Amino acid sequence: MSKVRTRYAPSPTGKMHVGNLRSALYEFLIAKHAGGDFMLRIEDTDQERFVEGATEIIYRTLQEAGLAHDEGPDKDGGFGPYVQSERMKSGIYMKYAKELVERGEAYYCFCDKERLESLKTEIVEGKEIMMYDKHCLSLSKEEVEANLAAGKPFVIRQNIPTEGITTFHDELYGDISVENAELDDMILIKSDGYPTYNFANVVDDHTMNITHVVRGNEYLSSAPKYQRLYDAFGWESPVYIHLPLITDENHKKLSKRSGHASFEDLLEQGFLSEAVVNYIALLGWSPEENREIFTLEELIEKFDYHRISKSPAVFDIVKLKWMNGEYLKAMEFDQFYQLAEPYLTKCLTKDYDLKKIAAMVKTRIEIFPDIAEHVDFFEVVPEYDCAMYKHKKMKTTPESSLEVLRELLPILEAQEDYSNDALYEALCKYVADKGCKNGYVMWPVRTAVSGKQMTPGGATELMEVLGKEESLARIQAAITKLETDKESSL
RNA sequence: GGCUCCUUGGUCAAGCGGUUAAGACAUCGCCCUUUCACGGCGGUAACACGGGUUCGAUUCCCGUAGGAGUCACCA
Repeated sequence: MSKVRTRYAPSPTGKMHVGNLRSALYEFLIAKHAGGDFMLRIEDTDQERFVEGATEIIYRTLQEAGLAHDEGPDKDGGFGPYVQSERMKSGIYMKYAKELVERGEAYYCFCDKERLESLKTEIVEGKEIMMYDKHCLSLSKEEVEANLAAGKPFVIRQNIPTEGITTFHDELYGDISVENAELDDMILIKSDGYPTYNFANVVDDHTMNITHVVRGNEYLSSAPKYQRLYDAFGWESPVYIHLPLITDENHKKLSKRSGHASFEDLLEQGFLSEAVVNYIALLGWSPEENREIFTLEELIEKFDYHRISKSPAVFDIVKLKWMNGEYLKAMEFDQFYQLAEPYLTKCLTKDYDLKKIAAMVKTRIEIFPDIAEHVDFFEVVPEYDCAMYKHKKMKTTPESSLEVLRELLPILEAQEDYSNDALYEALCKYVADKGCKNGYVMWPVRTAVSGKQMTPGGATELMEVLGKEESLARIQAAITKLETDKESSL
């Protein structure tokens, strides 16, 4: 059996959204699982849609996702060139198109825009439906020659019979048959001389020895035409694997145009590439074992494409966030700190021990930007309502809190050691002397130093970070606040 | 609209003729706790519908309905 070769063949027209990336991922996994090669080929046959810098995005995205290609424009594997516009210089597409013309499987078409326009009969959902009427198929060889000699613009169309049925086999969907009458004579070579994506694809996949054509489900309906091309050339068709679509929450296909998040957008939003890759691997595929967290290496090992599902999957950012959080929790602290630091310094200007804060926050966030809302109070105590001192379970009230804080102030002033352990011990001693529950004093202290309903740590942990001076100032301020609040309510 | 594909909880999904129909996210409750979170335990929640085939259908077949994709000198 020949070596498995897959390819990712994007067109450089913008960012890569998760649907694009998942195609690349599965192509990569299918190849690697079988010990084969994964190739990158740039499909830039549409000069009009070409976007400056888009090729770089593709390289960058693949690299960030860890999908190293074995062959590509930057890595010759003997099947180059790997960019279609360069490939075209050899005249390869025209050569093959002419071959089809000679076999009667394709023909020159000189119809102009106006004539084509007149063929558009039906309008469905704002889209004009048109099927070419094979007008130019009837042109004699002499007429074609004459037109060509006269420099008349032309395209080359695939000649599909008006009768019969075309069947192709997909590994996931099985045999799919379509009436030939349903198939349009699609254009192979455009009037600018460039091949269409469809044609270039078939020619390239064959000449580059691609064994498994893995692509999105949106190509399912044009697959019969591809099949006819392979058959027309007498080429053995590749193994087709059409991937189920990834959709948004409205069950609509993800697309660049609708502004759906690209992979790089997700990274900017604070997601880890590993988490994103892990998550999208599971959108449309499931492993044999009941497990969800996989490294890329593990995915390669486990990925059996027969377990790819057929129905579309909704991209659920909530679950992605959860998974990202799992990666954060499992991450080595040093690495976590390195990544978290920019987010910490962005919202903290005071001279706190950022490592301690990072440690506190590590298990509480799902994505890095979550950090901001967890640590903002270190910078400045927010405005808060004294009602926050009331806690049913802790049995605290604003009044009891005031009392506790007043009694505690001298103790905390006398306290030299402001480490978490020492402070905790000191507070517990006070609790023991008073004969109350821990929470009865911890709650008001925590509230006083943070001014927040929830914080990434307990009272003493926060004080350790804040330091003696700041802690005392905050408690003093809280006492004043409670006092004035009490008076105003009288 | 034609054609093609799809259809298990809100979402991702296991299941491949006989199961109390897994698991995860989300959600809800309880426990733990120096608040929240983490963690632990538990709950709510699904085989679109109608016919067959079969001793027996979530599973196989056919319809119906719903959804999606596609119908370019775009990829």
